[in-house]
Amino acid sequence: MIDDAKIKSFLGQNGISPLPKRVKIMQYLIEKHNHPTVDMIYSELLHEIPGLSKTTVYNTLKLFTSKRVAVALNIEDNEIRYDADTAIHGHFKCRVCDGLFDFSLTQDQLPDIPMQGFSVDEYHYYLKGVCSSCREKGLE
Amino acid sequence: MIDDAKIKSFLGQNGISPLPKRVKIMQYLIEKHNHPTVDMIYSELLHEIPGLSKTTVYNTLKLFTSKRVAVALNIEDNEIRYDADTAIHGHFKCRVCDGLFDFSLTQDQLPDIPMQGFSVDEYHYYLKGVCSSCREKGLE
DNA sequence: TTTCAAAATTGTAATCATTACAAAAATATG
DNA sequence: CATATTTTTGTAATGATTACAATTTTGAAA
Repeated sequence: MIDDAKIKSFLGQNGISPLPKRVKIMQYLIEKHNHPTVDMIYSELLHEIPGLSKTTVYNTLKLFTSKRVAVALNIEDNEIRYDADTAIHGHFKCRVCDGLFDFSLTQDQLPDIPMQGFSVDEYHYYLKGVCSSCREKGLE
Repeated sequence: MIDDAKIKSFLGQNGISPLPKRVKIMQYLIEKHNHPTVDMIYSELLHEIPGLSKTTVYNTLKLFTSKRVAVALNIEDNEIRYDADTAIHGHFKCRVCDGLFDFSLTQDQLPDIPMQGFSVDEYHYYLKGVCSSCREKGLE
């Protein structure tokens, strides 16, 4: 369990008023680090925050990504996943079990953009294939 | 203008019956190489193929990606873009003008996945930021 | 060429994630 | 405490994608 006060000050430092629901949502992202969809966050936090609205989850995540305390992952065709880990790292999507895995990656392992005058805010490195567990089971 | 016969044989070699609409859609992807959405393909080809249905465009692109003669790009939040260039290359999304740019990249510039037993089918390297043109105009 | 089964296409309706928006509630400030 | 500002809510709208049954086209056998 992560200290509430830490999350509050973290949000505050990033220009986000640390309202209770925002703190809970950030806490969920950090603790679960499961790349959840809006719906996952909403339905799981509903137990803890009665009366939570899905719109609030959408609003909060939009705020988080605009303030860069979370990153939106567009690796899926039909939904956005969110990650509170804003440091550079890679993602692997298994096309059999649909699992999404992190793997570590440093900035200097990634090629820089070979185009003059472009500025880069976000680096996304996504791999797709079959994870070891599914391969062992002979699913391919 | 690319030779129809070449596209037909290319599709055939990849297990796709080279029906007229499929040939046109593949031709569009190759010639325009503009990372179109389904809607762009549909509305532009409608002039050339009267009676074309949007469902056919969806079906065809699903077939193309499953046969790996095209790749789906999930760099946008709300829509899928398609690319007939299945060779490894990078994409840059400008968050000011929404432009999508290709840049070249070789397989060996990309770090391999450091996870034992995983097999990789697709490599996606997406950068987001501001393109040189928007930066020159002082939009940021 | 004709016939016919299989495959493809169409058009409409359904689905589902996301956004818009106005009203209500919570928060912060003096 | 009073009030202006921000946030949240709930519902309705939007828009991309999919489901599906009916129709059309294709391709191969006779």
